[in-house]
Amino acid sequence: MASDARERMVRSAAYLFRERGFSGTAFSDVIAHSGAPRGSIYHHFPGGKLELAEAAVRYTGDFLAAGVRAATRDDDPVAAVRAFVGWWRRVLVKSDFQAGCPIVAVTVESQLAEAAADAFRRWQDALAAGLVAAGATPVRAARLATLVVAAVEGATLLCRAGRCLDPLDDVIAELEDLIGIACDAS
Amino acid sequence: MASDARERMVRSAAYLFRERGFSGTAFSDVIAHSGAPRGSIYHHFPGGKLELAEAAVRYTGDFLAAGVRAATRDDDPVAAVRAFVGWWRRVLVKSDFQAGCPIVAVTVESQLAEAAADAFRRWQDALAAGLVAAGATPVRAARLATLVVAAVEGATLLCRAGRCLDPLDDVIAELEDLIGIACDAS
DNA sequence: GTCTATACGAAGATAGAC
DNA sequence: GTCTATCTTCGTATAGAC
Repeated sequence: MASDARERMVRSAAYLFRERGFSGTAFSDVIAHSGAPRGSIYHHFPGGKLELAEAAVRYTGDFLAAGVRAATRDDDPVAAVRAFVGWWRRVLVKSDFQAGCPIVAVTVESQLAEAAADAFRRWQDALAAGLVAAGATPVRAARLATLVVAAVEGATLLCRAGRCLDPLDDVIAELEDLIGIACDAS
Repeated sequence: MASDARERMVRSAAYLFRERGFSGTAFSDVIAHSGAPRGSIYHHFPGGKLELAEAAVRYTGDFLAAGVRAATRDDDPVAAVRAFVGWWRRVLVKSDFQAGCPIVAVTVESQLAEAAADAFRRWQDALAAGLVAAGATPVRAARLATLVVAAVEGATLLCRAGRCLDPLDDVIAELEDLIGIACDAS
């Protein structure tokens, strides 16, 4: 199938960006990892590496936003947040703290701010919707969702640098308290 | 002076990493920006680019930790946090949202986890000391300091992607509330 | 659509003179 | 300590056949 090779390349790119970053990941790496045919890169991605990176950012954004929505429970305001954090925790542990967020890598290394902002926004929206359903006001929910995304992305960086999960544990503990208070208050 | 050229190169590297990242910054860029002599790179940095990056990370870590300590006020628990956030805010605005944290760039792109972890830890220690002085318990202060560093680093990324200061504003609002409660509680 | 071969440029690192 | 010149590696992108 034609679009199958493209899909595999996008997923491999997202995977490889996590460990090696954008500049550190060559097309040949993506080919080798995905098993996609060599000659079809510029057929599927006429815009070159940037177009591949943009697709990888979009893929990661969609994937995690869907995960957050699926984990949302009206009676448990922190369930979705735990799912979100759990995903990053697994990325860190599975990679022995070598991997992080592919979107962060792309944001830092290339000029794909728009795609990155879209992905971050989808995560915030999904998290905020869950907080509203659990009782928070819309304004407060949006602010808390921003804090969750920022703190978890930052904590993932700290975990990667320090090669331990403590920062993520510390952050989630504080966030859960804060969210409990915000959802009870209204 | 001999060490003057070295110092200039380190500062320029830290500056350039913020916008272009580690791989995106060539030695020639550092030379051009710092005005340092071409032929002395490998004299000052025998370990090559990685040694330069490590020095840049250390420099940034020291610089900001000192800034946090200088802004610490025993009677105002959020003064140091505001100084910390204010620094990133200026970086974002001055660069028109093109620049971020050089240590994040190095963490994502190279394998200098140790130096990055040191820098993050110094920031956390400086912030935690201020929170303890303002009345928080040591354990809680450490946890909050981790949250502050993670959330601010993450928010800086979100600001850069979205090209606006809203994420940083949202994050600092929540953090100030949380810190006020933690310091009053004891 | 997929292949191979290659052009082209960039950048890190080294050698050796001054 | 600082210079210039160069080596070498690598990776994007293109050209053109199948």
